[in-house]
Amino acid sequence: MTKRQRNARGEGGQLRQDILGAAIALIDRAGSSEAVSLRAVAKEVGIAAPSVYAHFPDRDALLLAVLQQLFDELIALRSEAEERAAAAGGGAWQQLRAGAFATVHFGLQRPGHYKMLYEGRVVSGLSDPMAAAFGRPIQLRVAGLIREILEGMPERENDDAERLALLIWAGTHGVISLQINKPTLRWPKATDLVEDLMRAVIRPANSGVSP
Amino acid sequence: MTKRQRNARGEGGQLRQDILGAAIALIDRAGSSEAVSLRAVAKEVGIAAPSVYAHFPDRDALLLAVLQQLFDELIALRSEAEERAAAAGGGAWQQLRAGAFATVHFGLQRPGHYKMLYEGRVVSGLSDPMAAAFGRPIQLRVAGLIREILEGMPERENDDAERLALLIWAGTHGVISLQINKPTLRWPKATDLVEDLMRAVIRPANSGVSP
DNA sequence: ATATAAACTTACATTCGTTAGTTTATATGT
DNA sequence: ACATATAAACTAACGAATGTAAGTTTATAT
Repeated sequence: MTKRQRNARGEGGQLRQDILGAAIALIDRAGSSEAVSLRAVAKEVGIAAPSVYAHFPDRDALLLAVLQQLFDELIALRSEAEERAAAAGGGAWQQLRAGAFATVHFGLQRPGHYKMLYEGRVVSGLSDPMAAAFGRPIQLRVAGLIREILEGMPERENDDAERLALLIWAGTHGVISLQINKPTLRWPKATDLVEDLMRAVIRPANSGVSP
Repeated sequence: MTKRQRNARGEGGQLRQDILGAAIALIDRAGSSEAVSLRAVAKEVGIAAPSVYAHFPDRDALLLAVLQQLFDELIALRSEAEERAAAAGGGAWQQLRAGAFATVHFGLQRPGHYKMLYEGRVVSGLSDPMAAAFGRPIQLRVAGLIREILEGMPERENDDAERLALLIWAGTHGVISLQINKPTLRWPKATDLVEDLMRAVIRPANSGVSP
């Protein structure tokens, strides 16, 4: 907004972070990555539009960096939530639930960011495999936790954990996505819906709460 | 594309349908409603861009009409599928499943259209309540079928059908949306996933197939 | 003092929604 | 059969926004 003071000799890289932050702020405010025009980003940071090119080769590169950072943030939020659940004595089930709830909160509080991560054909030049790879760690973590849960359930020991992880992912995403995109419907608490779906899919025996 | 022959006196309205169809075709090809520029639509139909204004007051009105038509198509597809299931002797459960499968096919075969219906903040000036109202009939129908199913299950007779409908909607949408937006992942058959989720949520006793 | 990193100004070529005014074909009245 | 009113479409153009290229200025570290 205001004129930005010039960075020192070696610290031109500081601006890179500010540009990234501005792009992320714009997406959050507008609810969509289309709001990221180089001119809008530049104005937000307080620089001239072409100065962005000193730090990103083109607009797609900027959006790709945003995507990466947002995935990192979501992964960090999930990990923290899981660790809190574990620290409180929670087992695999409680950790899985905590991670899912963290995603729900992320999605509902920052719908523009969530849509970019999971509803995005955002970066035109970006091969989808790359975008999919960003989210892969979450998928693996969920499948691992589910495997752990299944091991405590003799009658389902050889269920396919990967498949159950997919079902839970789909259910969680469905709740978040619908609530974001149809906000005027009367929605029950999203976390309750997600927990219902997770219980229905997994049926954890020792879930700590009700059977 | 080629020069279009002029419509007769009273039949200017024919062009309206062609414009609608062109917009729908563009969305299908590009996978997003951003592809609907008045110039692109006009070229597709074979007219000049401003001629669109004879039939739609502005771009948003065109997109709104597209939205309406696509919802109508989806509703029709669902109804046909349900009727086929009923004609084959299927009960409420089989009809519910057939409707869900029809939506899955619609979504995977026409991802751009599906995204417009369920992931769209498409029409900037369109109040969301209106867009939500377009999809309302499906929601009501699903809840009705679920109520019917629950009535055949004494032990769950007073479960909340509206809530179960929401869970199934979310699950179905989640499967479709994720498969659309992360197409490079290895996806099991989408209908199988949806059926798993529906069974997990409803646990129909007499589902006709396995318990 | 000077080399250079950091950022600027200017501008080009597209694309877009939309407005204004104009042309052309068709149906109708005589 | 012919003139005419009008529906149906056209051409031209404006103003705004966009990604990006080219060349220039300015502050800082050596």
